[in-house]
Amino acid sequence: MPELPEVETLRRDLEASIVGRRIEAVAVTGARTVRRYGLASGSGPGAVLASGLEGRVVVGVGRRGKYLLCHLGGGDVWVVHLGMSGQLLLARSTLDVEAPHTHVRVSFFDGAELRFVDPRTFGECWVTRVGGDGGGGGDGVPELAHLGFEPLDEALNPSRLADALARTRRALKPLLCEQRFIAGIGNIYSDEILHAARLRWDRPGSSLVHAEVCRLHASIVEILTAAIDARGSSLADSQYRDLEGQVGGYQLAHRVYAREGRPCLVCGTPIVRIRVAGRSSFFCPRCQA
DNA sequence: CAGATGCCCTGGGCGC
DNA sequence: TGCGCCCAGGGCATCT
Repeated sequence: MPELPEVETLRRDLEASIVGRRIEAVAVTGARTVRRYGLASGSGPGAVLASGLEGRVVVGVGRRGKYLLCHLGGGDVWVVHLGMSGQLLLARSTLDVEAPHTHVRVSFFDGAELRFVDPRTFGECWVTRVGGDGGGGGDGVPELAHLGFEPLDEALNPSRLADALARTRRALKPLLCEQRFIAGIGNIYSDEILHAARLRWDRPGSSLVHAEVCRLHASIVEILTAAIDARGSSLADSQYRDLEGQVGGYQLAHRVYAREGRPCLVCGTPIVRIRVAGRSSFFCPRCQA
């Protein structure tokens, strides 16, 4: 469930808390979390992650779409993806009680421990070397070169969005969730963005006129920025938590997501829920006509 | 080749 | 009380 606002909240907290710290030891107890290394024989894929992290200093924390990028001294990057139920929790001590479904523990020389917790195991992490030329859209991370626009980057303006939209007949809802098109938006924020932009979920990308593209771009920036300011959305089921285990606040500001049958906060019309590509979508049939 | 579909995975909620 | 079904969904493989 963590989308861009939740990952960005985590990035800012991590930047303030682990930059400058040196990693002492790494313990991997969930093999699926390091599945990108394959089912290596011998000491196992967990040992590959450990050898990439142990002894390294965290020199910066970045983000690309829904991926966290922990930059390490020497040039490598520890890439972390939370999937839908992943959490990164910072424990003051390695002795602190461990949450269920803790798959990776990264301890620092000062005694603190960063823990990757993920009940549904869609999340993963790995260490990779950033490419020299910076080609592609992955901020130099070769595995992320396929990612599309960074929504809050200056490079995404109405003109570029219009050009990209003009090239596809796909519906706006799946398009906003498509990481190759635009990175970081998922099921929750796509619904909130389309409501703010007063656009129907099934409008083909190429059907938007200029004013509508401008509304969509403005809504992307507005909704994601407001959600970051509120430290993300925590829902009842998947329980997004920040680095300190605290919930976010943006779920209180949702205008359509999970509000089926309740009145639209703009016009009072009951919010409608439909299934799009196997997933729930919420919209106002009047505002988004 | 663009676009659509299904699968992976597990905890929690709900109906019977 | 207990069992089983269904849902949540990001990313990728595999279809049309």
